[in-house]
Amino acid sequence: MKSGQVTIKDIAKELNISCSTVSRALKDFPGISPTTRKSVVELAKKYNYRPNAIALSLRNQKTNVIGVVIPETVHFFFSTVISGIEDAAMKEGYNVMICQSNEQYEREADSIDALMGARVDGLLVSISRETSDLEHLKKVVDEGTPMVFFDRLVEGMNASSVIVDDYQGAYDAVEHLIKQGCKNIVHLSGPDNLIIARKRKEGYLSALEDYQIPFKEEYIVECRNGTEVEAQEAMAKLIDSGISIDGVFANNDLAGLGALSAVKKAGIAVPKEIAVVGFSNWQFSSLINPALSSIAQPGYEMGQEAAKLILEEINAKEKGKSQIKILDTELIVRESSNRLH
Amino acid sequence: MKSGQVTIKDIAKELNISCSTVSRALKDFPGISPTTRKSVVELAKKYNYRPNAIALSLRNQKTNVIGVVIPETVHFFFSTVISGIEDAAMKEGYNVMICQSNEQYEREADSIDALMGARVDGLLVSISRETSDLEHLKKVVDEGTPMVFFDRLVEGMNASSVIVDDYQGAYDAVEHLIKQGCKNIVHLSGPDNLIIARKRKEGYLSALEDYQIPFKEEYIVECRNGTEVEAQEAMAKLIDSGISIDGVFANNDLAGLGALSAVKKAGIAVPKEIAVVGFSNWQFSSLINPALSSIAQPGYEMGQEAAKLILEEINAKEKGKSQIKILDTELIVRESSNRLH
DNA sequence: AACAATTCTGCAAACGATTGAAACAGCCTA
DNA sequence: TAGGCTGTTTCAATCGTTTGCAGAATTGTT
Repeated sequence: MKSGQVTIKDIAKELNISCSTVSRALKDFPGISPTTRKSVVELAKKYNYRPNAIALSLRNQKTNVIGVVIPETVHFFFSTVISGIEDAAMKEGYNVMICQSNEQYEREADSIDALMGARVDGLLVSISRETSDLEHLKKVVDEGTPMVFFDRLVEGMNASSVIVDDYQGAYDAVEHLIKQGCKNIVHLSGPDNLIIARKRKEGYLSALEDYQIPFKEEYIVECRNGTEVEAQEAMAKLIDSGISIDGVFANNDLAGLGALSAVKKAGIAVPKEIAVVGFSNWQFSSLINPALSSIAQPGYEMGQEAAKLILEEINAKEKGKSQIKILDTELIVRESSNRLH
Repeated sequence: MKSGQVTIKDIAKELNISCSTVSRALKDFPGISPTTRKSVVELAKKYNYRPNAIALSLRNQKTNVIGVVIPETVHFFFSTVISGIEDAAMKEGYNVMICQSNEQYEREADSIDALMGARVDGLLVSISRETSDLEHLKKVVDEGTPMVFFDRLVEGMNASSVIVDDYQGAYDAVEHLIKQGCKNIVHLSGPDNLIIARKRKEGYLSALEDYQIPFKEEYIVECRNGTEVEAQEAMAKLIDSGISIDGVFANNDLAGLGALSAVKKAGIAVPKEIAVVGFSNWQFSSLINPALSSIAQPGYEMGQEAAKLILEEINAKEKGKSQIKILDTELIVRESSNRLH
C-alpha cells in the first residue's frame, strides 16, 4: 500500500455502488437519495477521505499551484515576499511551489522548467543577478502560462510586474539628508546592470539637482556585492581621501551598516558630522546602534500584490494588457540621520 | 487552448502514429525504428515538449514533491532551513511545496490537509507554538505518508526528527558565562510548552549545578512571545528589583537584544558588569553594538538533513525505525560576553 | 394491471503518460 | 504456400475524478 489515502473507488466498493454516485453524493449533487448520501458521507469522514488533487488537476487542466522562482530564500526582503505570496495564495485555495535560483542563470532556467513540467497555473519570478538571456522566460509566455515578475523588473517582455518605487525611495532618502543640512552626499551604489540600482542612483541625482547641489563624480562609489565589508572599505577610502563628506546614501542597509562602521572607526560623529541612510529597512537596521535610517520596501505587500496579479491573470478568460504595479516606499528616520532633536 | 504545452498526443497526431510509439521513442525504448524515433525526438524538441508531471504522478502514484510546513518564512533561521531543504530536494529531482502556519494550530492543520490532498511524497514539519493536539499529525502517519520533524521536536509520535542540541547549546552558553566570572545568571526563558525552550532551561540548570552555582527561582523569567520589548521590560524589572545580576542567558537573540537594551539603559556596563548571551545567532547579532554572543544553529544543514531523511523514508520499501538526528550548535563569542581582552 | 412520471444510479469517456500483450508487416525457409 | 521469425506498431488498461446520457427502479395515475 503505497498511498494509504482512501479514494472514491474504495468507498464505492465498500458500499457496493458506483464511483459516480459517491462523487455526486460528496458534492451534494441533486438526484442522490438521502440514504445513499448519508452512508457515503459517513464513510468518507470515517476514512478521512481527501479528494486527490492530482487527479483533479489532470481532469480540470488546472493544478491550483503557483510556482515561485526567487534568487534566495535567506534574505529578509525575499522571505517577506514569500510570506505575502503564501498568505494570498492560500486564501484563494492555491498552493505554492518554491524554487531558489541562488542567483544563477542555469538554476533559474531549470527551476522554471521543473515548474512548467509540474503544470503550475502561474509563475512568479524574480530573476537572478546573472540573468540577461530571456529565452527561458519567453518560452513561458509563448506557451500561455501567466507570469508576473516581482522586485526585479524585466524589460522587453509582455508580462506584468510588481516593483517598488526605487527612484522615489532614493529621492526621499537624499532629500531627507539635504533637509538635515547635508551638502556633500556620498552614494554607495549597486551594480549598474540591476535596474533597481540604476533607479536608485537616478533618484539620488534628481534630488541633488532639484536642490541645486552640485554633483561630483567621486561621490558615487559602486559596491557590487552589497556586503558590509565592501562598503566599509569603500567608505574608509573615501574618508582617507580627504574630500568633505556630511552624508551617505547607501544602495542597501548592509552597505549603510558598513558605512556606519567606517565612519565610527574614523572617529566621526553620526549623525552630527555624517548622516547615513540605507535602503530596504532590513530587520537589523532598527536594532543596531545608532539605528540606521532606511527606506522601507513593502515586501509582504509586494508578495500579496504579485499573487493577486497572477491569480487575476489565471482567472482571466484571455490575456489582458500587462501592467506594472509600483509600490510606495517609506522613509524611516532613525538616529543615523536625525539631527533635529 | 488552456495549457499551451504540447502533449504526447499532439506529437502522435502530427506524425500519424500512436501515443505508445511516441512515448517509447522519447524514452529510448527498444523496438522503435530509427526513422520514427528521429522524427519524434525532433518534433518534441521543436515544440519544447515537457512530460506532464501531473499525469506521471497519477500513474506512478508518486508526485516527487515534498511538503513543508513551517511556522514562518520570515525568520532568519527558518529561511535558512528552507534553503537547505530546497537545495537538497532539487538535487534529487524533487519539488518543494511550502505552507506557513503563522504559528497557528488551525492553519497548520489546514496546510497539512492541503499538502496531503496534493499527495506529496513526504512531509517536513516544524509545529506551531500553538500546537498541542497531535491528531492531524497522527493521521498523516496512519495513512502511511513519511513525515520528518525539524527544529521543534514532537514527542510520542513515530516519526524521525532533526533537531539542534538545545540542551548542550544552552549548557555551553552558560558555562561560557560562568568562565567569564558570572555568578548571578538570569535566564530569559521561552514558553514551557516548547520542548526546545525546556531543553535550554535544562542546559542552563545543569551548567549551574556542575559549577556549583546556587540556583535561584527568581532568576528565571519566562518571555512567552520572544519579542525584544517583552525581554526589555522583563530585564528592566529584574534590574529594578535590586537583585544582583552579572550575566544573562536569553532563550533567543531577540530576547538577548532586549536584555542588552535594558542593561544599557540602566547605565550598566556590558560585558563588564553584565554579560549577555543569546541563542540562534540571528543575522543581526553580529551587527549590533555591542555584538551579541550567541549559540549558532546550523539551519541550512538542518534543512538538508531533514530533506535527506525524508527522501530516505520515501525510497525505503518499508517503514524503518524512526531516528533522531541531533546537530551540534556552536558558541559564538562576541563583545556582549567577552570580558577577557 | 398497465403505463407514465419521477427518482435514483451506473456506464463510459476524458485528462496525459506508460507498458504488457497483441497485431501487423515483411521476409525467409521448408 | 503455409509457417515461422523479426521488427515495428497499436490496443487497452491504469491512475482518481467528473459528468452527460442512458438505463433501472420506484412511485403514482388511470
